[in-house]
Amino acid sequence: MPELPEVETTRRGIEPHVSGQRIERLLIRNRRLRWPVARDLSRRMAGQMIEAVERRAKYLLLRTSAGTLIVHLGMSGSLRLPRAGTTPGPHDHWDLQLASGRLLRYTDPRRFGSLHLTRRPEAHFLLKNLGPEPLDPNTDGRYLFQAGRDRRAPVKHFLMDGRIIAGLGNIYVCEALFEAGLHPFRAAGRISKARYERLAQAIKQVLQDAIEAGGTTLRDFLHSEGEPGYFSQQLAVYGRDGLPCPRCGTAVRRATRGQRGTWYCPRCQR
DNA sequence: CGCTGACCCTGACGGC
DNA sequence: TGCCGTCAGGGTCAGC
Repeated sequence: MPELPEVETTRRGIEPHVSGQRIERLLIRNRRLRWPVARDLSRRMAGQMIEAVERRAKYLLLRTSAGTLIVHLGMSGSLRLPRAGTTPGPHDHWDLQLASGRLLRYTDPRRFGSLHLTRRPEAHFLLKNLGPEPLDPNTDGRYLFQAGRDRRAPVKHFLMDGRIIAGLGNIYVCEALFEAGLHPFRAAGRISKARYERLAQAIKQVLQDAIEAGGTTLRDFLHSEGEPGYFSQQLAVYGRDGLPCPRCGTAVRRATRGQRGTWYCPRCQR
């Protein structure tokens, strides 16, 4: 169930076992992901060296000598390092078999995820329109304030627009807005620079805390059963309608906009 | 250009 | 126990 912290947790979990390793074989069992996996991918990846495992927004980038593999986990995807020989389940759509004997296995029941190979990731259609990384020091209150100028869209939708800021999903946007005391439906263009400073800080804090919480379960990646530590994250408002706001005790409210839930404290968030 | 809703798919859960 | 409707963390795209 991946948002940016879960993807980063995954990256850190697999990186030591994958980076610097040679690909023996890419075994694709089901090509029908969000976009069909290219037919010649297995042939092109055989024997390639994985040089680095990076992340851009919610995408994992496996840099290889034949190009960059772009992996997206969609809504229900995960990457694990099961023991060699572990029987694949019905949603285990591809395996990267490494020369070391390790196995990197991709699981995605809903198949909203994807797998692409590209020579120029920065020009790839999935990546080329992405805004700055939220944890980049340059992604600060000043930047958000400038980007929000004259926008009448609610700040929540503004933050979920990957062209403005990359990789923020529903959970962490709700949480960051709570931390910043900002009402999710306030127009993006009607927020002061000072409040954007607070928001930018809140975004970084919420993401960093979640990444750290995920870090405590990194070892689980080796044995495939454990989920990344997303659930151990303490959520203040997300999914908590009717429960007391941790700051003032007022009942957390849930609103629905565009088929998606938005949770906030009607008293603390203005 | 900006916004809305439909859509890709499966699984979990609550109500009856 | 089982069936059915609803909802889910993402992201693109058509249409207005």
